[in-house]
Amino acid sequence: MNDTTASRQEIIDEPITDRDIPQIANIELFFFAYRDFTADPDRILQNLGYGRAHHRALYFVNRKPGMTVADLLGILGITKQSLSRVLRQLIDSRHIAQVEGQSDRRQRLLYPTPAGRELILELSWPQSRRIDAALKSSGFQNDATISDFMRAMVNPSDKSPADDMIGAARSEESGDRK
Amino acid sequence: MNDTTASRQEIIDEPITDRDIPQIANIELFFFAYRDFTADPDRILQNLGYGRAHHRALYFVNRKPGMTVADLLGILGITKQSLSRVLRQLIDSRHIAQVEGQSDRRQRLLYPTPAGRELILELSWPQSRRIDAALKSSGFQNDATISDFMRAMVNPSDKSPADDMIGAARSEESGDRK
DNA sequence: AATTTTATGTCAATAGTACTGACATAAATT
DNA sequence: AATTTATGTCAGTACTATTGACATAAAATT
Repeated sequence: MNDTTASRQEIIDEPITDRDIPQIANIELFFFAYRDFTADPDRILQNLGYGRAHHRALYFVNRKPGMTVADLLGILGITKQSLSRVLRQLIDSRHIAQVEGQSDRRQRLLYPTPAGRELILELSWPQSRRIDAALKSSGFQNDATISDFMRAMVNPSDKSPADDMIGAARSEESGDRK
Repeated sequence: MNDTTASRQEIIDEPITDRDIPQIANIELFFFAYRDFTADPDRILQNLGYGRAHHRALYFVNRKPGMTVADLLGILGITKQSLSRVLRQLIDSRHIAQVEGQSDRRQRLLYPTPAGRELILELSWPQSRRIDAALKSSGFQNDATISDFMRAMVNPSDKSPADDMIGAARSEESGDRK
């Protein structure tokens, strides 16, 4: 089982460089930036026994109060059964409330409670500050340029997510995923 | 169990805006950008039965050929037992090879094989192209500004990851995490 | 009015992956 | 000779996501 010493010819000891992958430095930076970007809220969430799924669910409900369960499923891209647990916990902890749809009483419209609003602000503040600080320290005059870049990074199929994230992230249809 | 109709006073129907969180649009864009950024390699990986852990392990080994298992553990931030499975699979599939350390024969230095190099290039190309295209379409003259911004997004504690990612991501020490 | 579809939710079984803790081996260090 | 280090493995556990089947109520269709 000791196949430790591979014959010298089979290995490569040259690192990848930007001659192989022109944007290698930015790929790496993007990875680390996102890791640290999510680390702040992750810490807060952990103390509540929540994970990123909770963060996302709470976030979107705060961004589009009154969205349906189907809308949320479409955005999160998880199964109904998975969302069920997450949503149940957020409802039990009074971060999210369900309201029967007026026109369609089958619907359970999702709204943040004051506690849910407070929590999402608490989670978002560190992220906002981080971006703000990074913009300033990297000498951006305004943040339009970064937004343009970020927007250009998103697939055309779900473009303008910030403008209308619901319609955007909703490229897949609702119902159980296969 | 039907607690669907919360009393109206407990809910909030105003969306969060940039008055609550100044960088809300960029937070969202960052989220979608990263999601799509990782979706390309994820698709390729899935066909091989691999996940992101494999991608990362393979990436770092390609970036610093000859790194030790302990180095890799430090960067990935997972336990030895978890890495074990991932590394075993990558070794069995001949994407990574282990070579006995010369000065310290306890070490199993990790190197990419030609197949491993080929795979990481295949995974990285779409990401590089995406960044490149985004830079151009958002009208950046050079990519230095984006790099500066990204670098500023990273925690000071593990700064300059692209310059020396090993030393950078290695802030935690090796051994089983607690 | 009867039937079908839709929106939501739940139960049961399974799979993947991470974790902890204990332990083993070989080689380096003291 | 004793201790520490680098690596690896086994067993058990936990969490989370998945699939599939099914249930209810309400809307839409015929």
